Amino acid sequence: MKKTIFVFGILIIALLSLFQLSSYSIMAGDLSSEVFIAITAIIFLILGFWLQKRRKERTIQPKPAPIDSEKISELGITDREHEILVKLSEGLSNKEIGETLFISESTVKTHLSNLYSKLNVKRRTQALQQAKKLHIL
Amino acid sequence: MKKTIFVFGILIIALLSLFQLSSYSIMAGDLSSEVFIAITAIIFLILGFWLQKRRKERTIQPKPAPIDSEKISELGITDREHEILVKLSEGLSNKEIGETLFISESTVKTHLSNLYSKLNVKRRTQALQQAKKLHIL
DNA sequence: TGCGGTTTGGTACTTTCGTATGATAGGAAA
DNA sequence: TTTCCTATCATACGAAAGTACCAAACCGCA
Repeated sequence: MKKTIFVFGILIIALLSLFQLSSYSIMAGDLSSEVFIAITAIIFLILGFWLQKRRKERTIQPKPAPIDSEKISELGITDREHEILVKLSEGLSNKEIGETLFISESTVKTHLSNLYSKLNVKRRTQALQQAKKLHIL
Repeated sequence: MKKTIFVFGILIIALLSLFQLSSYSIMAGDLSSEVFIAITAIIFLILGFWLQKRRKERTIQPKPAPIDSEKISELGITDREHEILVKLSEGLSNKEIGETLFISESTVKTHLSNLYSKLNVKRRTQALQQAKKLHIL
């Protein structure tokens, strides 16, 4: 809301400035009114372009659905657990996850078991589905 | 490309019309130049707004990424296999898939094995990742 | 310094998954 | 009609995954 007021303020000021400038210049005979109209056209064309771009960017934001850090901590999921969840989504086996993170397969299993109970699921595929649903992945 | 030319043509014509109008009116003393500048500003602000909106809508189109039926047949994946793939993405076990589709677990395994070789993967989690990558899901 | 959470690891056991192989049946195409 | 594809199911075996329970080391905080 504040931004809207600010933008409109700028617009009004810009318009008034142009009026002043045009009055002076035309009276002084420096420039023709056509030039001012052209300048005004260009400036406001760009301004409209820019404003719409801003607006679009803001409304489009919630599309990619980024990871929801709040949800993660809300569910009590630790960093390590989430790290393993990411590897899970890459289709790695427990053994492979262990190898890439330099820990034993046992540890991976432990983390996964804890993760499953926190996500309230029973299988890794369910965990993936749930994680995507909760925007944790 | 044709549209660009068309739009610029319209713009130039609009500007020239404004010039003509302004010349007549100012000479006739009907309207002040300020009014014309204001009108120009509004028109081109809206125009810029509209143009950017059009542009955004076009560039944003390829976002949703739906299922690629071509890819499916290209890989030789049958309807039944894809059906099972969908159930897989819902986190169901082989047994559960069999129950929802009214077939035995053995059959599910057979379909999945075939699916894995077609997707060139070894595990169900990899199949999910690959399927999403290929826009099959 | 002790408590609680995190990370790590192990053993033992059950369940699920994946592969191999073979078999039957229906439908479409040659 | 024979062949090919799809879908169905079974058995058997090995490989992953998952569960339960336990334990040690570390770290921050009260």
